[in-house]
Amino acid sequence: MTFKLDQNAKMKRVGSLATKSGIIATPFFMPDATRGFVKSLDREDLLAVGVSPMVVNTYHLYLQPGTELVKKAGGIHQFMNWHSPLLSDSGGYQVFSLIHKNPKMGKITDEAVFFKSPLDGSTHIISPEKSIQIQFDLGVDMMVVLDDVPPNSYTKEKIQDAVERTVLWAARCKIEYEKQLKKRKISKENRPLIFGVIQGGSYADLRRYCAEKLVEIGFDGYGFGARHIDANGNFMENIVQETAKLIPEDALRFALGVGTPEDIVKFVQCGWDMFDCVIPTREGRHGRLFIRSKNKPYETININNGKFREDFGSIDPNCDCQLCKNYTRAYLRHLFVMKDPLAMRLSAMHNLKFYMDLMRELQKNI
RNA sequence: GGGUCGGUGGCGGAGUGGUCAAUCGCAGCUGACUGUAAAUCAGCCGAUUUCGGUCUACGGGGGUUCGAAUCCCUCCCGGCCCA
Repeated sequence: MTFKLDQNAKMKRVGSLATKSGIIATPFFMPDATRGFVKSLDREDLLAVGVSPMVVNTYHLYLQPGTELVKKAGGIHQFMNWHSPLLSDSGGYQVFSLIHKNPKMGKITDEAVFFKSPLDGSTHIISPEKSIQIQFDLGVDMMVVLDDVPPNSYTKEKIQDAVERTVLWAARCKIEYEKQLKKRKISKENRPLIFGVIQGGSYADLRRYCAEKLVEIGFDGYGFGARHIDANGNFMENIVQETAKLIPEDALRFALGVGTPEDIVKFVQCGWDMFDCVIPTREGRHGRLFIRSKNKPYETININNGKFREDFGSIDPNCDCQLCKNYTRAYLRHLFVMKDPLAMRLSAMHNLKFYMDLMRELQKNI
């Protein structure tokens, strides 16, 4: 098995994951390089803050620049010049985002997802099989099955439908996965890892049913799908914890789209291993900075606030990133006010560094 | 000196008798952001307020009118044209 837990670790989920592009210590966080890049950041920037594995998106890369082009480039690693592990998300979340929010953008049937490209209105079909094929074409180290992601606000019946469809699609993805391994003559050592995704919203019985069905099919890892926060904004600790217990010990537990630093800590405490989220980069680009704090685990500041206009202090005195080493709060605010891309770049780097440091702490201490 | 056009909230700029505390843009202030349709989006932005209102307002002053940012007179200021 590619995932090894460190038996001596205080926290039993500390371990290491071997992929064809290298070994990753768990638990770990992956920035979202959805379209093949982390917005506003260069690879040197990512390396400087200690980023290693990242997430790209099947749906986005399929639309732009297109699977064929990535193949011609020699695969997604080559295209991006990023040789650490890459995980591709299946496009399931885009189904949620595009169609559940705006039914005019397409429809979801048991057969496949039919959708209109937001770019030019052209119609496209992504089936479970096609999603897997694209992910093989990209040449990623880890792939995710196509799943149906309903909002937690849906009725139990609708969420159950989504669970059934997710299970059905997962089975088809697994078959296609095996088929592609043979067709492409990929060795056991070089095979990409494949993840199922557990849906079921806030219903423990649906999560259990979904997890059991997926484990039956058999995957390298299992994702926690949809929001982990209930209608009232509360962290669904019970569901998160119980769902983790349904996943075999030696399989990876991937909390998709999680989250804030405190959410990640909670997930790790509940036994989850891997995370990806747009928060550090997006909020950085929007001027929200994560700051190490003495009294609290951390705090955030909005550097755009007027109170920082004449604040010549360091952004985060306990950080040694490029931003904090070189510039003051007043200067960063000025960069934001002037709308210079440097503001976004430095802030996204800082926040990513915060996340990478957090994961290192989690790997050591718990 | 004569003629002419114009003076609206921090700025730009609508509005030309009531539905105007005044469209809109910028600037300013505050939020939000969780498998990225997000360099995005939302709210506030005259003063007070028990958030229903109340008050002071469209260069100054005076008028007409039930009612004026809008019409008239006058003064002040600015642009342009003619002397």
